[in-house]
Amino acid sequence: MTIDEQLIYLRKGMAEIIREEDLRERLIQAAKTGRKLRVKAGFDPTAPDLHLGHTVLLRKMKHFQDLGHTVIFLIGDMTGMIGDPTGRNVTRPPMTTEAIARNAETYKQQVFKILDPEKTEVRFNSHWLAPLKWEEVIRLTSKYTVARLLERDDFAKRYAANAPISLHELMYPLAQGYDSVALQSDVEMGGTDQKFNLLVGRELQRDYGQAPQIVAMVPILEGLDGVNKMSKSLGNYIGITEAPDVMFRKVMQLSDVLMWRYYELLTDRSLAEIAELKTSMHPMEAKVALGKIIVTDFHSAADADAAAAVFNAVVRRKETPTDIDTVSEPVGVRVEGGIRVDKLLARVGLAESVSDAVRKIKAGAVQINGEKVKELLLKDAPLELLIQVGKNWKRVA
RNA sequence: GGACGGGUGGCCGAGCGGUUAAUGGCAACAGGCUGUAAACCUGUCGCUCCUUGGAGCUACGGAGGUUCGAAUCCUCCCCCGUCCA
Repeated sequence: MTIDEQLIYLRKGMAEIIREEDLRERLIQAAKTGRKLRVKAGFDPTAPDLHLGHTVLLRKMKHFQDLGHTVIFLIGDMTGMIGDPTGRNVTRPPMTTEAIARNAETYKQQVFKILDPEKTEVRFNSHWLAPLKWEEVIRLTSKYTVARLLERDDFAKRYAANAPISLHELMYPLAQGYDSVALQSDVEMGGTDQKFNLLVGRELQRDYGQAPQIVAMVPILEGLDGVNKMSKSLGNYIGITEAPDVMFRKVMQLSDVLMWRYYELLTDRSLAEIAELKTSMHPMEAKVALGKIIVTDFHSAADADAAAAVFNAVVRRKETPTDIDTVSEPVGVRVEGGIRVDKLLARVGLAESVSDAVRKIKAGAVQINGEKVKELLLKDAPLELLIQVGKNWKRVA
């Protein structure tokens, strides 16, 4: 590929590159000298599971690998203890060492579904941050001013709203920037919400006598609600280790508008192809196709077809699912004359509490063996029960 | 160290002695509509017990107190913010 072609390839699906001229320059140098670019991206080990929101970035990192460069998958085990305030208006609680170690391990197992292991370095920032002496930390903090840190959007907002900002949170951008110094990164990638942190890296690298890294930002993927960014804590995510059926169903829940966004950021379809789909395909068909693409990426084509079939049967034709969990009848729910359905639902996990179960029964959400249940007491209940509450099913035998 | 303001249900936010399990919004859950959705409409939204109506318990940062009665008043403590040093 020519340098121009490489740039086009990298620019696709990218929100912003600072500065693109620098990137061109460095790609030229790389081609000339054979030195691979070091492309860094940091991940907080707060979420035990990767979701599609992360894969927007990972897919883009993979593109650098496709061009022969080295990706540094940086696990922020030290910065995870600080807790990145990005996108938060409250202070995050710090994580325990054990939790960080456990989550980091999970990350490593998952990223190679997308990244090429041969061209990836996995690093932990505690490696160079932990040994820093107090004196060195002071020197690092002297490179930046409070006013500049407070320029950061979420700090500024919290400060204006009289919300607390802990001193240690101000250290986060510095720590992340220092990572770039330690790794001598050529490019740092991240979401657009990371812009401030990524730019601090440039400043610090200059201070430490290095060429400032190129900052390459990908768009933030909206979660299933179409409003907030996809995140584990908001529960609006599709995890990459989720079962095919679950993945597929979640894709089908997307709004039509959001579906095209996902096409753009999560598939290899070109913008022209996507525009073509918009006019030529029924939205539902397009969504089915998207669901299959995504399931295939993380499972297999066969799994994707099976998941689509299950969806058609269970959701569209309202047939009974085939893979219903069977549980034994809890003690204490069978009383004289029948079964106490409210208690049964609570014990079996189909309702949060007995009170919740009562509400669901009264709302007409409960069916047992195909019959809608309206009473708390199910008279002459058989030994085997097939229970449906909304979209959840359980078999009691 | 001093002065002042504030801490309410998953979140935001009313209430400032008594029909208050606590207005309202968001989120969530269920039902309806549909192309699966989104949008929209309806209902629910602390826990437990009693066979559809009730009963009890828990709850407004924490602990005490005043009162027939407190989220609402008083005392002490904890936490957050502002200003002054």
